[in-house]
Amino acid sequence: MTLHQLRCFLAAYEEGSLTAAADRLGYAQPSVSEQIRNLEKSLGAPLFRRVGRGVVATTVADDLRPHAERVLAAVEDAQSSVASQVRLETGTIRFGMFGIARLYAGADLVADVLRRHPGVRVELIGTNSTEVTDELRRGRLEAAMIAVPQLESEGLTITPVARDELVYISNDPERLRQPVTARRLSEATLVMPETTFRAVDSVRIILRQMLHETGRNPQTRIEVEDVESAVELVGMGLADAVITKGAAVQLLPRLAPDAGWVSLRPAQHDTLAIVHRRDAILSPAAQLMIELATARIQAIAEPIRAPRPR
Amino acid sequence: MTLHQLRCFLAAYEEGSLTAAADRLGYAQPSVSEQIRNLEKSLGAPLFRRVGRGVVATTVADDLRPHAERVLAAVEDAQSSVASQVRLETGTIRFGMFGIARLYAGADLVADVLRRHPGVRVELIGTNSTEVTDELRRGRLEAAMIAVPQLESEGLTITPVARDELVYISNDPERLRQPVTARRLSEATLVMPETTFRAVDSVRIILRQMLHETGRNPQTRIEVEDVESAVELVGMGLADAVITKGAAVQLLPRLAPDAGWVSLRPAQHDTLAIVHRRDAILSPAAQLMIELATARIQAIAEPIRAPRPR
DNA sequence: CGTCATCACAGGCTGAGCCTATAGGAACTG
DNA sequence: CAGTTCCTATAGGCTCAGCCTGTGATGACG
Repeated sequence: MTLHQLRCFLAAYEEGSLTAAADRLGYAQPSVSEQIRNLEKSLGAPLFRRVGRGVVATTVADDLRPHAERVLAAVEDAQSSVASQVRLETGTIRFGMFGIARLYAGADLVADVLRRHPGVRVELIGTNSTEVTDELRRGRLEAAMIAVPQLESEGLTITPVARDELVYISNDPERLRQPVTARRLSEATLVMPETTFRAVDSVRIILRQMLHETGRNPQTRIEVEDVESAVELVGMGLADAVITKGAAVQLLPRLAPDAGWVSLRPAQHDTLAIVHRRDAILSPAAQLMIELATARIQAIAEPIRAPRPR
Repeated sequence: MTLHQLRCFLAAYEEGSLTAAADRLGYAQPSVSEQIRNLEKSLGAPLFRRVGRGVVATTVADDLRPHAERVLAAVEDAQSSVASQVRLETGTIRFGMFGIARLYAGADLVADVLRRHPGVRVELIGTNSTEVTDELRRGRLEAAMIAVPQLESEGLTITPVARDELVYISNDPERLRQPVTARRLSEATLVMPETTFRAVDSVRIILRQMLHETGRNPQTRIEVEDVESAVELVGMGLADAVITKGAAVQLLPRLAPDAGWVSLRPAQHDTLAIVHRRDAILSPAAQLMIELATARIQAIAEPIRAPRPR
């Protein structure tokens, strides 16, 4: 049984004539005749009696008709459902966004998407950058925006879109007088977020590279998971921290009103990039998310103009 | 979009691998690959991301899946529905049966069918023999059992299965002393049924032929539609009638207890026959009805053994 | 870094599906 | 009742979808 046979069957049933059915469907009469014959053969029962002028449905055909209509309706449903997803009217848009990027643009990005495509579901995936790159590599995620320490990763294409300065935050104005050097940093009492992923956290990687020149390893007094907790602890004067400037601007007034920030010396930057599988053909949904996320991020952090893609 | 593509899609979706899907479906891997590719092309959206080892469903695929399952389930439904009709478990059996034949065997025949095939619907079609032959010719009826005056009819195959004597019934014992001749018949006061179809009613055609030899036309005093009314009128002594012996045996005790019957001279017989379109391949349902109806009729009327079909 | 698993691609074969042309039967018509 | 019309079935031929096998590319894994 094929969809084509069912379509021919319904046309013949409604027209009461194979010739008329063929006309309606845009085929030659023998073609429809053959389809009906094959359908009858596969069902093992005649569907029409051939009576000189036209055909007459058997009771089997009477019974088959609603089933055939249901099948074809289900096919229509399937097609229109997919079509509406292709037009981004319905369906799910899944996008990876981790840590600082989500902090900057997460909620606003979702709002942007929903405003432009009211029918869609949005999933913003990612608890940390390794998870995100993993999901990308496994194919569960199509694209993501994350903070990346390096611009090379096996099998992935990384397109930097913005960078954000790393700043030293403290509750003690004394320590904010002038930019913090590697030496001073290595002597500071620090609280750092992302403890579980400390090995791959981009801010820590950058700090490790910076301190490497002084021959020291970065030491942290306190380890927490989320940036918010770290900022709160800074506000309580228990430690200082290094976070991105965007996060500082956003979180300090609320969580540590007495604290301030100062640049590092030399200035360090965290890079926010779009990441996807190498040579992937991106879906309209992914392209939309990339476009909107880039716009949002570049409104907050310092844009990096994309080099012309090769 | 084809059913085949949907089957391949579902297998690939569930297996997470085109190779495994191909194994499950019994195809080579490139065949399934091609089906998926064609489906993606016709939908205008990728369904899977190819990620080295296996494939991963996109959100479009997630959404397509329930639709695909619904389509295939509807197809299964259609097939099993038709199958159950072919096995005479469900569906409608339509059979033509007119006048005297229905009077003899109608209810019992339906009971027979329902006993053997509890799930089916039964339609016993036919108010008169012309209607029945018309429906046969137009193809709306597949087969019928009717009383036929002649054994030839354009485009139809007529197989006699039983004959029934025509008897003269009367409330007056005097008129039942000896067989009724054409002459006496032509002088009788008659009530006859089937008035609307008097021109094609088989009993009347037989009587016309019988009277033709005497040079007379049959005259009826009273015209009614149904045999029961005619018998009742005979019971009231208002007229005599000619009906089949089977009808007389069945109806006289109930509707005209004082009346009796006597043969015609020469004896006349009405023929009950199975009729269907010439060269028709009969469905199992029609064959069943023919078999059961024949058995019922032959239990009541005098069987005519079928000549060996050529 | 070699091996294995998986997918894509190429080439070739078969048959489904489409067409046109034609024959045959049923129904309508003058 | 013969001619016309309408419809279906059949035959023959063409094209392409769909299947296969074989092979190459690529990512995963030990």
